[in-house]
Amino acid sequence: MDGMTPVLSPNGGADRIARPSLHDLIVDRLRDMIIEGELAPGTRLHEVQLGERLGISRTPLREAIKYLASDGLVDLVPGRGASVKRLSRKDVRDMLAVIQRLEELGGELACVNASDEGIARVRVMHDEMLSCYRSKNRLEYYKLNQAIHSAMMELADNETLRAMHGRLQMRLKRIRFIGHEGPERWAAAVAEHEEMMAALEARDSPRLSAILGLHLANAWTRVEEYV
Amino acid sequence: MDGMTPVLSPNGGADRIARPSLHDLIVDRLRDMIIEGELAPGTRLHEVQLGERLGISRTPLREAIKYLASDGLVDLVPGRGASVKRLSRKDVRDMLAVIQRLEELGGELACVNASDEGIARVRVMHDEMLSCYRSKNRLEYYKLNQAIHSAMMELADNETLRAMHGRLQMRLKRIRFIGHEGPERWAAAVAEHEEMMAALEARDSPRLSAILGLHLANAWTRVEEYV
DNA sequence: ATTCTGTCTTCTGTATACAAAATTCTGTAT
DNA sequence: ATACAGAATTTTGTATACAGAAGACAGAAT
Repeated sequence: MDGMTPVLSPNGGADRIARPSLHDLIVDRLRDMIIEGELAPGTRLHEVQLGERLGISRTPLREAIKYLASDGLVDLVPGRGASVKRLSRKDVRDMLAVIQRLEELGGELACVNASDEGIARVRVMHDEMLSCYRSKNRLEYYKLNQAIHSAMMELADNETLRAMHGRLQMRLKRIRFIGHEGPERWAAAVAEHEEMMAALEARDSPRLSAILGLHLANAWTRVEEYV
Repeated sequence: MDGMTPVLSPNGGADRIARPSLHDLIVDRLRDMIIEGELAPGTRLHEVQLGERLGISRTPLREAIKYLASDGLVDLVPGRGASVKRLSRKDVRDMLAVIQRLEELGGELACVNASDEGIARVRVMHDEMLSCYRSKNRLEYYKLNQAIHSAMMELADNETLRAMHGRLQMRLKRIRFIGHEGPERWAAAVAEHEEMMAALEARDSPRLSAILGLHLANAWTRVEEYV
């Protein structure tokens, strides 16, 4: 994951060296705390207490919380502060349904817009992921898996798509990681990735779209029982 | 548009009287100012000056800006404050490509999940819109048009889909309104809406999905020259 | 015993003040 | 005249202080 908060200004300011602002640091930190479950769903975000814990004052913390609220990671109740959003089973299913369509679109666009170098980069990640699979390194496998999906969406060259996909993927991060699928399901997922890679390299748009859709549809059955 | 910031707590708190917080007021106000062009793309958001203009202090204003930044309406450059996001031609095209897929998905889900009452409500709006078309009331037509699309997404009963669609529709609001299409294009759009309505009432999922997709694809040709 | 009410505490909402960074302006040197 | 350097000003970033709700608790009344 590249992190949602851009470190370099998107485009306008050439290649500005952006020393991460405290704001970005806090946003990323809070996001991690939520995603990794350090802040459990439903937890109230006490401004003073949390501020002390992070060693910052309330003002930037509040701003970061507002940012995350717009991201959908926390609920903002007017007089009562913020709390970590709870995800129901249905929420997860709904998110997967949307991300599925986004990836299908991304796959189609990637076949058209990707550069050969871009595809090659994904191939490298894919091969690394395979070696993690063979050595049963779940954590690295998982990270590369996410990175591959993100990279594919990047190849689509559609900023809106990339942003929305990234946001959803982030929110699903915690859920997906829980899904400790058995060996046969894992093997199936890997096979799907093989097919994805082949379709991308062949720039076979319908095939890539289809396999991405299938992959995401299967994702639900993989995590279903753990939600 | 129903406004992205919920005035009533989503569900949990029964019918809570939610006196809109200053935060929400500012967010909505700024959003309107941006959408209606009062704050032109590229405009720097001077905190002091803007705060005086709105009669508020910097703190809640900054929080609101952070919120909108996460929404993608403003760019946040670390040491240099915020500015209204510029939309390039490509940005608009990309956004339309994404919203197209979202509406296709929404259409499919709506055919399955919608209640008969829900469909009836859309029918009412549709008929109202037709009468606006006949009386050439562009503004009302446009508003109802948006409301219909939003309502359809609501019928899909997928919160993530609704939120993402709403966000994109909001960002496209200004662009779309500019598109003063000629009579023949307008007629075509109305015909598409007729078909959409028929497909929805027949709960013909593939047909609704297809016509929604076509409608959005045409939307680009309608606004293309004005971006 | 229970419920209502009033007070007290705690937390959020907002404003202001101070510090640091960035931009602009000005003066000087080439 | 132009370019560079340095100071002054403006603007953002952060902290703190105060005000106003919301929630908790205790006491009184039924």
